[in-house]
Amino acid sequence: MTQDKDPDRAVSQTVKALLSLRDLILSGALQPGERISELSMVERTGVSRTPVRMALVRLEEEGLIEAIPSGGFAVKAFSEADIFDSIEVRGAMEGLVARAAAERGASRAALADIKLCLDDIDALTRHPVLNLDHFASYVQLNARFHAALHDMSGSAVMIRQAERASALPFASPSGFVMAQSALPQARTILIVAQDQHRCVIEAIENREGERAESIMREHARLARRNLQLALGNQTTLDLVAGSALIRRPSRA
Amino acid sequence: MTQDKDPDRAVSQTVKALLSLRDLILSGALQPGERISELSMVERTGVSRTPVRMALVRLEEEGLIEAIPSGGFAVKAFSEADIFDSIEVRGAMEGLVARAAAERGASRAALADIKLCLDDIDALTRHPVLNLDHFASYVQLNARFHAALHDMSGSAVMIRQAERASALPFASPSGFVMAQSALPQARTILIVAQDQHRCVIEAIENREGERAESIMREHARLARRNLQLALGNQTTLDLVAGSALIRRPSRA
DNA sequence: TTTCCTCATATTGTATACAGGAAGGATAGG
DNA sequence: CCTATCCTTCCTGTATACAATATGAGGAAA
Repeated sequence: MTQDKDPDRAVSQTVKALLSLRDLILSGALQPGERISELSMVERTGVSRTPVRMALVRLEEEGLIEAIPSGGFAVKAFSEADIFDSIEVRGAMEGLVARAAAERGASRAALADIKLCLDDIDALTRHPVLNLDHFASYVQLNARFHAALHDMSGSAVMIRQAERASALPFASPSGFVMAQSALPQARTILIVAQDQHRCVIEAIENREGERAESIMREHARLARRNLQLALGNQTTLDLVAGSALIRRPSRA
Repeated sequence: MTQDKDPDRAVSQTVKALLSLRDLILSGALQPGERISELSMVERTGVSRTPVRMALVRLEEEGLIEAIPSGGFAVKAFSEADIFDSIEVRGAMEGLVARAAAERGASRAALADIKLCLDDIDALTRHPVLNLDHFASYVQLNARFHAALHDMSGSAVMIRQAERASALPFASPSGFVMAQSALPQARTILIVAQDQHRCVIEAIENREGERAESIMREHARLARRNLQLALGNQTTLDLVAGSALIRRPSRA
């Protein structure tokens, strides 16, 4: 009901290529730095070169791959600092949308809607013990919250930019949630994050722009802390989509 | 010396199409809302459909055109509010890079380099009377300053995002400079802008992150004021690239 | 006169052919 | 044994052909 499930029909070849390629890259099937052969992708995705090429252009804009001067594209590698900065950028953009929502005022309907989302998250975190399904649900709800927050800015330009910043590699609001799930502090982190959710909505309701902005920036820094925790051990790292693209600074 | 001038040789067809299409759109040759016929673009640009299509995808990412649900692309229209928000987004990103530069520290070489740029701008503004050539030079120098500022963040991710934000329609740091030139306050605006340039570099040198960020945000708001002035009368509006895409909210 | 349906046309999305050039290996020379 | 050069192979960028579908005009019916 949410979207078309059929993977073959009613989906453009370009979209199919885009999803396949993104999966291939994030799963680590393609080595960072390695040139992406278009013909190989034709074989692997089952679509012809034209849509593959379209998808490559979009993935370049997304930041997952980069153009090679002599032609073609290569998978990017990401340092811990790169990911930190991506999250910081996302925090800045979400801070901006939150401030805009607060200063310009959010509609009663939007506030009511996002509070329902918050209630759902509360219901989730009330469980004394959280399993993988719970975390998967949280990822969904969290995405819903962030999308709704963006919408509350009321600005198409800001919404677009916030979405684009969130689509940066490893910058997604839920990027490290699944990794959290293996951590002992998992529940604590979720509770803190949810408190920030509540606070930013309160700030928006009270028209406190500065406060709303700084909360969202801090909220992004919570993701950075998750990243640090996730990078700490291999078990959690394996739960991060695209972990094969992360180059550790040292091999000590 | 700055870049390849030859429009025919040694430039890929895709780049040629990209530049041609952007010009066509900004010049107002294509009506906002109107579907962009690929075949027409083939005729007008002299390249085949494939590179035209590539260029269209990139222009969509840039935000100048949007996909039509039934296929193809249409030129976007921009309200005054859209442009305000684009500039605000750019200000937020440049605020972020300035803060990063301040907090992480800029190299002596980078500081020396950007100060040379500032000196050049000072030399320009010292002229008692400014003609169109002066403003054109300012546009160049201003672009150089902003690019150098982005670089000072030292973060490839932030540089990239700052450039992308600056590439949003009408969000360029120099977007309304040429329009200024026809205004009586032109020189004043330039002097104020240049003072902000000096101040932000001082803040970065002194490691004052918060100050550097707020200066760049305010610097962007100066562009917003220029926009308001430019929208005020037709003479100045005509100097704005892409003015045909701006839809006035009312025709009073 | 207005609305709906049908059909011809035009346009996009996709596949594929072709040419120029880059990457890598093998071979010959130092 | 190392290095430089040439050659083969593969790959990308571009053009174009083809099919499915959207668009718009024109006519018929209410």
